[in-house]
Amino acid sequence: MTEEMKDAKARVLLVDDEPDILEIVGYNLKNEGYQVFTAENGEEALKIAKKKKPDLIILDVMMPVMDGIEACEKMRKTPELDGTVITFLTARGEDYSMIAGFDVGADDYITKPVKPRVLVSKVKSLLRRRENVTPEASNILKLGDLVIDRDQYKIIYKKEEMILPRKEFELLSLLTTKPGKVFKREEILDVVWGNEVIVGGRTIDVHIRKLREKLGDDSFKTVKGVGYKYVK
Amino acid sequence: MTEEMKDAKARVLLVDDEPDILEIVGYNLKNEGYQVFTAENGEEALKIAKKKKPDLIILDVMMPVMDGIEACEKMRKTPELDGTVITFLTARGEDYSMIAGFDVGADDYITKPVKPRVLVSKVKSLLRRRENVTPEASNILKLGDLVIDRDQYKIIYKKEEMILPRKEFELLSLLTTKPGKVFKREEILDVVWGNEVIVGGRTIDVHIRKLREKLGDDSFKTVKGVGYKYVK
DNA sequence: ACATTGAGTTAACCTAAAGCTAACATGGAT
DNA sequence: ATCCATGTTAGCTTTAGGTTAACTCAATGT
Repeated sequence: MTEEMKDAKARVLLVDDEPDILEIVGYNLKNEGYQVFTAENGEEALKIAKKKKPDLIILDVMMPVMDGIEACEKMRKTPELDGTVITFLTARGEDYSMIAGFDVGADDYITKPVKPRVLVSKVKSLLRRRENVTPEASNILKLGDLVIDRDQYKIIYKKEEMILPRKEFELLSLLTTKPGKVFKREEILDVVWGNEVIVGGRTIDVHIRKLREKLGDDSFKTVKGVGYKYVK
Repeated sequence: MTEEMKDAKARVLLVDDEPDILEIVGYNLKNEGYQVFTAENGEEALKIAKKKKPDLIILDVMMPVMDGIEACEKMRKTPELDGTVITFLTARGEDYSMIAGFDVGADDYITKPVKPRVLVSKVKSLLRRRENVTPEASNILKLGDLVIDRDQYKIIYKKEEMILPRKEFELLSLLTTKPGKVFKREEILDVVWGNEVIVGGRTIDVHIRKLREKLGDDSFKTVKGVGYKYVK
């Protein structure tokens, strides 16, 4: 059911530690037809955000466990939340938190106390902005007999549709962004695994091997001492 | 900037047997500044395409006289339409026609019913992609009949592509940064091997020899007691 | 001319990097 | 909890690349 409805209306994640705020703001947003999720602190928010991938996140600044600033910072580093609009909820006069907010990548801020009508129109305008910024670009890449559909996380290879495990897909995805270019191991780790994660030295190889198994040996060339590249 | 200009000039051929579709999609594209041509079947499309050489062709799959698949296949075999982007229009859920589409060389597909905004942004992105293909972001150095591609870690010498082992490549890379300049042995060791590593006195020579073997003796001049230089 | 010195050449040797495989770990679904 | 798919690791093998040593050759200076 939700599946069917999902692109009908935007998804909004509302984060505040005061139940009253969640109640009243949530009510207003639902009234406008938005699909509303709520969280009571930054940590929870982050978890729900990753899961629900909302279009807009309204973040209170002052919260226990993890405050809005920190949460926002983390969200901005989360690839899945790439196009997501984030706005802060801040008490009037808390100028410093507004500045800190923009600093960590927020798109806007809303001052408390919130007037419902102001809130709703702000939300509308923010979501409109998102649409202009993120024109649904085609995420399909065609390379000979390989088609990579980044939206659907699937590929078509020699007329056969198949889905790859996440890491394999991301690795392939990276290599094919610039066919021919040699990606250094370091580069690959950065993009596919992220800066913080440390994995063993043979991990990339194993995934390359799996890709070779599935997509043909000769598409993936090793450049010893440097890295790998996708060709043809 | 140039993007605007090129987009404004882009030519789009729209092919569908339903006049309504031609009407509404055409309207939206014209609104965006595209120059729009239309055809009502594959045969007509092919004729117009050859004549007008559009940058983008939007092809309905199901059409009388000649369907989109067949038309696309023919277009791909037409040299004049070499850089042309082709996208299919297909009813949602017709996955098979999508695969067939890629099979005959389509670049993307758009599902019906089409939302104008989606359509327009997709068109933009497709045309953008086309432009991005042309100006290859290059780390490429050309020196007479030698081309050094630092991205791909490969060289082209006398029209022949070859990959060099890492040290050789880096040595060559260094020498060619300043053709004619004599690099002292010490300098070479610093750059190619790094400050800490200590290697024997004949190591550089050996690599120079290998380069001479592969790229011709006379490109690498020895300056006795000093070092080496690359000359065209 | 001969000695001296730096460079060229070759092949043997060494080593770091990648290939491979199987085992183990993890996390999501049922 | 159990299962399955994905992801990571460890450890071994293989290979390509890199270095060295020993010898030869060429140039230079006395």
